[in-house]
Amino acid sequence: MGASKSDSFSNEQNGMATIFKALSHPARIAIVDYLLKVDTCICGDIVNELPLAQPTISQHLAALKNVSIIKGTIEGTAICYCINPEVIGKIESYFGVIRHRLVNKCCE
Amino acid sequence: MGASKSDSFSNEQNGMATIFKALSHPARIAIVDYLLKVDTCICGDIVNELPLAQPTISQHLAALKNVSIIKGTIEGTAICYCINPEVIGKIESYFGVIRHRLVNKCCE
DNA sequence: TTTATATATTGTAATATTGCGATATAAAAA
DNA sequence: TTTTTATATCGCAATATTACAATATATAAA
Repeated sequence: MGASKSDSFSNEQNGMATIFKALSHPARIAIVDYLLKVDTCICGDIVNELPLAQPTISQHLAALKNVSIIKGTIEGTAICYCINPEVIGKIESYFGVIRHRLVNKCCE
Repeated sequence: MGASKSDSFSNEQNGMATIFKALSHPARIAIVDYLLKVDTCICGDIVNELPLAQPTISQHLAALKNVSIIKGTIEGTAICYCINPEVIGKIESYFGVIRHRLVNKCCE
């Protein structure tokens, strides 16, 4: 075997796992960091910022875009990527639920 | 190649990616869900709850324990696992920072 | 149209993850 | 001590991810 048995889990469980998988690589965290750092919406100069080849960056951007953590708009020959606040809110509320349920119930 | 170039990224970026990697599998999300659902600290009956073999569950628990999302205390022959609120707080604050920086600055 | 610029896709090699049977470990019960 | 119970580790096969050179695509500039 080796394939993840995603059929055995709920849509929500698979969905959250997929979002976290998109954030499970330091290059993709670095991309999110960079998108937050630059004040305007940035384009493909992430390639100049990270020590990875252009096709690799493109793949990582696609991974983030596939789960809507970022969104891109075409701007001439370039593509302007930015963070999508909706998905950030979704992740925050996931942890909010965890936090809420944890009150007064963790073993010591 | 194929190995992740983690040397090229900061400790914090690698650290966050590692935490998210631990949450990037539906079985591990299901384990977190289950730990939240049961009122008391649970032990190895996660094996009866999920459609995976005991060694597989053990691996997933180790993955969560390695990044301190859960912690386990020995209880006779069993091990009592529970969620570690500290790491949950760390993840929440990561997204809090993102949320804060996103205010008034996303492209349309 | 031709050329430059920006990004995506394809193909492939290296590495990592997943799942589980078999087995090891270690404490409790008999 | 022997047996049972609970969990971890090993070893392997199947699959997924990562990285990049080469190439394709598509818009802008000349």
